[in-house]
Amino acid sequence: MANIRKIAELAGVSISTVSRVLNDHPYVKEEKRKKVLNAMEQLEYTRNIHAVHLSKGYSNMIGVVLPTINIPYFAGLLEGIAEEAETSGIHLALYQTNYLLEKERYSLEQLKQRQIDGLIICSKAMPDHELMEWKETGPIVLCQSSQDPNFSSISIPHHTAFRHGLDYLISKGHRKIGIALARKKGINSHYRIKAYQDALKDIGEPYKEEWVMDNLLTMSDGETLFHKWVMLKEKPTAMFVANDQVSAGMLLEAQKHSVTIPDDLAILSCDNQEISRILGISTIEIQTKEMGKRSFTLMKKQLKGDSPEHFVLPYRLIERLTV
Amino acid sequence: MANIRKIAELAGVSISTVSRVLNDHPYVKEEKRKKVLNAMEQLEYTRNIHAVHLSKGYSNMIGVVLPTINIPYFAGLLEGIAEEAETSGIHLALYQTNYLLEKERYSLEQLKQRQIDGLIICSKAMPDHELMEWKETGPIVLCQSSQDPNFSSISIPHHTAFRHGLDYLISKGHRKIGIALARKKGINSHYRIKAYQDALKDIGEPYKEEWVMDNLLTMSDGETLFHKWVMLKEKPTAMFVANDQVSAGMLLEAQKHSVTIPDDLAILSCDNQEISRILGISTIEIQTKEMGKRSFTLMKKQLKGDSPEHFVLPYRLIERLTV
DNA sequence: CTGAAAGCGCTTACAG
DNA sequence: CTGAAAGCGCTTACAG
Repeated sequence: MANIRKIAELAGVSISTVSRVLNDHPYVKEEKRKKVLNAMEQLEYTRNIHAVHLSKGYSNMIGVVLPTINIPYFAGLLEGIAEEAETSGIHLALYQTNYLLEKERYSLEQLKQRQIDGLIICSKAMPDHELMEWKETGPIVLCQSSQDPNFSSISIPHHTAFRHGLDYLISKGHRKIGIALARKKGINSHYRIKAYQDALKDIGEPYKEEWVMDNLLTMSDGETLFHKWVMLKEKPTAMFVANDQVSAGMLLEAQKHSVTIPDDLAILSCDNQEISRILGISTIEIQTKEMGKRSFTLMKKQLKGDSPEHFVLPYRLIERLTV
Repeated sequence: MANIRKIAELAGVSISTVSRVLNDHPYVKEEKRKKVLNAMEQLEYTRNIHAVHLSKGYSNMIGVVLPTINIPYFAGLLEGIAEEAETSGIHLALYQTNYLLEKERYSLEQLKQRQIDGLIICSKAMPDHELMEWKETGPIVLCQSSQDPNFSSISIPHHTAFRHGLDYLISKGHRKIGIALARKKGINSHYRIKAYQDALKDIGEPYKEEWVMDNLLTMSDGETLFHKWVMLKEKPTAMFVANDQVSAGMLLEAQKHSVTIPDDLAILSCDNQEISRILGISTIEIQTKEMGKRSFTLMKKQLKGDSPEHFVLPYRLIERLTV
């Protein structure tokens, strides 16, 4: 494999000059540039990118942490991130964690070893205080609500948005409202539960643990959710579901069992993915792809030395047929 | 930032010894190992991975090329790939190409520069003869039918499977059959069209260009497809659709317009994603996640020097309610 | 505009 | 079991 030295020899210049040509530096006499270019062609030169990384001290690659790719919400985020990365000529390394702490730590370890220049965390199991220990490691962007001055963050205003949805349900006459979350533990869920409790208080309804469902991500989970609802002694008249896949599964299963939506059960969803439009599911739109793009923009800012920022994306309530 | 030399100094050993400790080599006296470990802790040492890569000549990272992440078929593949990569401790770099040739070339360029040790191509726009020019560049695995001895490949037997589906439709009494593809150009489509033509020939029906639809990927595309079908002067009684998202969109739109499935129109799909089970869509199962995993296994074999292999995954026809 | 030299931080025969 | 030395292939002040 030809290296820069061989090129220099063949072209009759110094390796400095070859490097300059390689990096499009000005101040190279056209004649020498030509010679170098020729030599590179003759020897079929390809730059060894590892040497560049070692010299420069960075890799031009950023990592993305997510629990699992094959869920529209995360696929949407990743799509946005990948689009922005592409236009910036920055590479993406993928860390699929399944919410396993060790894998999340592993990705942070990679940041430390400079395998990646920064890390975008789409969702995590790691508690905030543990993440804090990594704050000096490198730039980190969180796709979730955060006030932490050490990390950038992007999200929708979860408390406000969820409250908005709840008030909407209440305005439609519902007082018995259940909620369905992806994971109770996440920070987003934290805000949603808070909003839920606030809303209940305002209408003087008690908080019932059994009306807060969780561990729901897929359409199948939505089917399960429906049956859980069926089994409930006292049933909510409305469910506020944290993701469209689950809502869709629940809706379709309800229809199969001749439960009328929204009369027997109202469903309000989150995300506004394609399927919710097609099935006519009322939902709170979250622009996942846009969120992915913004997260990358925030990362780029941090990479060039800016301090972390917190960005809040707008949401909107889309009325359709399930409430 | 502490480097290996600093560690050596502090521990009172040579850098060779430090390196040995770092790489778990045998033949290091326990006492010295301890000293080195201590020194590393004191100086908060982190290995510079770029130096390792430069020295070793490889990066422990492989690239994945796909047109767009946010489509269940590709997300499924990627999920499988990521799972296997994780257990092998190999990193993944993502190249979202949108079927743009320049981006596909870019990913191959990265392979050449050793940014990645190998490339898994989930789907591509690049014609085979152009890809051929890159055969010396490094290990490449294709997730599509291929006999090319230069690349490994994994796929289902597209011709056989598609023919199987067609014969199934025919056995149900259909003779007017249309097909709906993602992209006419791909190699998979090539085999499918071939199978389609063969089947038509066998039952003595003519091949009609207007019954071969393409550019169909999403549920929205499925809605569009339904309306195209409606506008057709002469209508197929059955559509064989190459992906579940499109089938789902078509089915739901048909139901909205009181077109009875399968009586007015039969739909046979491909993939067997969750949604096809839930909507009761008859489909040909393709194990995308498994395919992703296998593609990675093939890659690993090539990385350790084995010659390329071609692996064919089984498929199965799942009868449900739409045929 | 150009080159010699130092530096990035590791790995790996080789000799002992 | 251990160390000195060469090597991986670039980049980047510095001096001219």
